[in-house]
Amino acid sequence: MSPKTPEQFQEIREKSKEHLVNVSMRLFAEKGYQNTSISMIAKEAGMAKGALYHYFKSKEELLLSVIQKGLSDIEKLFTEAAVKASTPREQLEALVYHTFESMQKDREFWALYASLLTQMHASDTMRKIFEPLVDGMFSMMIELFKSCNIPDAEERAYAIGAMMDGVGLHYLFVKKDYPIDKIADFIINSLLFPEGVT
Amino acid sequence: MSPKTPEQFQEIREKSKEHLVNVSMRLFAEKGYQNTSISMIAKEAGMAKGALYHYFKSKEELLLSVIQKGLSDIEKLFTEAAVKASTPREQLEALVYHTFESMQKDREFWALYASLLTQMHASDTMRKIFEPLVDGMFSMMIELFKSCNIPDAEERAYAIGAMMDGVGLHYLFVKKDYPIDKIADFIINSLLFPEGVT
Amino acid sequence: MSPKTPEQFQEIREKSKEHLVNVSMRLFAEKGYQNTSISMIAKEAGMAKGALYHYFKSKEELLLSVIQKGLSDIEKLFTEAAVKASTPREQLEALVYHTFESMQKDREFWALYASLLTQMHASDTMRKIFEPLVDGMFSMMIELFKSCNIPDAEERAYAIGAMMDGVGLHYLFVKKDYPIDKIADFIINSLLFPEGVT
Amino acid sequence: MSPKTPEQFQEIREKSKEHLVNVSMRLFAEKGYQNTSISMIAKEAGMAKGALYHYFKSKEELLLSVIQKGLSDIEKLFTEAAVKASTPREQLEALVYHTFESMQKDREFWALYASLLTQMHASDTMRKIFEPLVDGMFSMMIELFKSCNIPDAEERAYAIGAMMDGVGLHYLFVKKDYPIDKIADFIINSLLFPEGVT
DNA sequence: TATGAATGAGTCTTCATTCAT
DNA sequence: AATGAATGAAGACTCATTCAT
Repeated sequence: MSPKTPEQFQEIREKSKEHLVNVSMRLFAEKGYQNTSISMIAKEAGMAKGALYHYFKSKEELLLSVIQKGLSDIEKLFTEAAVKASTPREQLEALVYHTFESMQKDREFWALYASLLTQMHASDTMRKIFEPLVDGMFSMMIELFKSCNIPDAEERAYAIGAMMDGVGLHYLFVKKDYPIDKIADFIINSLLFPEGVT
Repeated sequence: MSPKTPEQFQEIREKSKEHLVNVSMRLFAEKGYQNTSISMIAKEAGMAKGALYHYFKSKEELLLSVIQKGLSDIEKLFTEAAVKASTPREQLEALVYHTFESMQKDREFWALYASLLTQMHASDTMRKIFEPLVDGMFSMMIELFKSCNIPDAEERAYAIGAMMDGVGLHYLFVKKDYPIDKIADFIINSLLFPEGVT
Repeated sequence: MSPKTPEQFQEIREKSKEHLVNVSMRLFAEKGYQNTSISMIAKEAGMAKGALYHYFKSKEELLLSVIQKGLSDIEKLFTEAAVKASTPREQLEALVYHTFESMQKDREFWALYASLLTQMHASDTMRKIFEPLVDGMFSMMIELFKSCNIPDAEERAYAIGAMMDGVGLHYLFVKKDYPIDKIADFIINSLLFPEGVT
Repeated sequence: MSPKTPEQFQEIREKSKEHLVNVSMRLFAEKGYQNTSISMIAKEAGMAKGALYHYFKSKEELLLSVIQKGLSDIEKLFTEAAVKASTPREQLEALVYHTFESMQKDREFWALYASLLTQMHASDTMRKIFEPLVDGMFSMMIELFKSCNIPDAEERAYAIGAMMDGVGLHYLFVKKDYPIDKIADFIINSLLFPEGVT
């Protein structure tokens, strides 16, 4: 009877957007961005195609929202982790540990991240998002290794960073029963720092 | 004018197929499989769309040929490398070394390999091709590490394998000026074997 | 708080309708009828899309109101002008003069009028509106020319009428710096009446 | 049995393009550019939507072809006419005469021309096509009037030019039984030149 | 075998209109 | 009366594949 208040509309919008982002994240990760059509998203989300465009101006903008949501989830994880760590060494260990943890928890986002990464050619938008992300990660690791007085800090950062993404690749895309926990432990205990360092 | 023998026909056919595979490999790698249309391939190869279907009965079959060609090239590289190496340690070093070498030489194939890998979900065909490939690589490395009496042979194989693919990911897709040679050296010299092992 | 009387409601309603008509006239003229969406009108008018449908039951009905408003404005202009003129000759001169004046003052309406005119085919509704308008104008001019004892009154009326609309076409759509005043003067002084007539 | 020669393909292309241009000209003129969908054109032309895109990259390119065809038809008419006229006066008369003739013969093109003109806002492409056309016509008429030693050559050219387009507007869009021949004669005999000029 | 014209389902996107609140 | 979320048909355009020649 009574008209909806702006707050109610706001809430509906929020919920619908979130729902769409979730559904899209799943579909994009499952089938790839290109292979997921707007029709599929709409059907899966239980709404008409047109409605989707009330919330996102285009398929690409929807993708950006999906990525942002994923990134902020990941970031949250790392900041929480960083708080607990005190020494640089602990911070590095936490970084690696939580990355592997996140790969299992946020499987979908990582799958999407990897699939977009390998398709960057097409779109500058993607590069603009991912390049600083990876650069930031590298810089952080380099600094931490330097703080630990590890020689070849830069090379080690790149190598360890590569290893993490490589594990993700194998875990997410190649072997369904990839022993990720075992490998994660091995990396942290045996490869992260040169032997003899404490 | 001169009537062609069946052998000549066969040879022409092979040449056309090879040409198409080469052109497609380049285009798939440059633009991605999805963003490469049959028209583009035909035009780039200098033949009509219809002719293409005399050689490959679908776009996907063409892709499979592209992958097979890439795989056999890579395999050739590794077998050649393996021949020269005598000890398991040398074989492992050669394996890693030649992988990185190949990433630079066969950039296109690796880019395609990665981009397809991250989209495997869609098609079982892809998984059937890539899973044995990666498994084979892992098995080989595990055996070699075992031959070297390295503890945690399995974990190490997985970790080093991941590192190689991770480096490829960063080199091919993230940083245009990735210092791949430096990182390759570092991995071979400092991470491939536990310190103190000879 | 204070309950509104039916009259007040009516007044508010009228105001809203008028506001919508004004906004729509501007948008239709600027962008064309087809390129103006209901959403744009609603946003520009500062109300919700739904509200618009309380006042006009379709986009076409809104267009009709826009046209009617324009026509009645134009008509007002002409009747005001006619009042002041005494002789038929003065009336004709006033008619032409005020038409050109109106093209500059009511630019938007004339642009819309012309753009709709050229698309009449589509909709009988448009023809029903414009045909009597133009016929009325022709009849009036014919009568006036006859009162002036001008030979070929009919042909002259058609020709002068055409000239006015043609000037409008060029002024509104073709040349940004069309010298409309100069041409208007020339028409009134040199072409409206055969030379030698007073 | 035998494959088609390039010439045959060329011929098919030419015929299909011409057919599409003709069908489109008719539909665009009848219903307006915006109200004519690609589907309608395809259906009317008896081919699938996709085929249309073999010949024209986009709907707009098709429109451009339609316009070009129309323009070249018109131009042909005028150059033929110009050949026969010797004095400037005869040239002006021929110009006006053939314009009205063309409006009846190439009705569709003129309807399209007018309807596009009034919708130019949207597209610079259109302005780029029409502005020089109209400017050229004005310049030519001005020169011709000057050659006849007519005072106010410029104003007269603009006024006569406007009259022609205005007659077209009324003939094509307003009155089904517009007496275009009578008006054309009247304009040529009574308005084109000031009385007393020979 | 070769050609490129043709098909038609599918893509993203827009928008007038309806409706629950 | 007012809101804006939702609908769904329609729009322009793409492309793997087929086919007559």
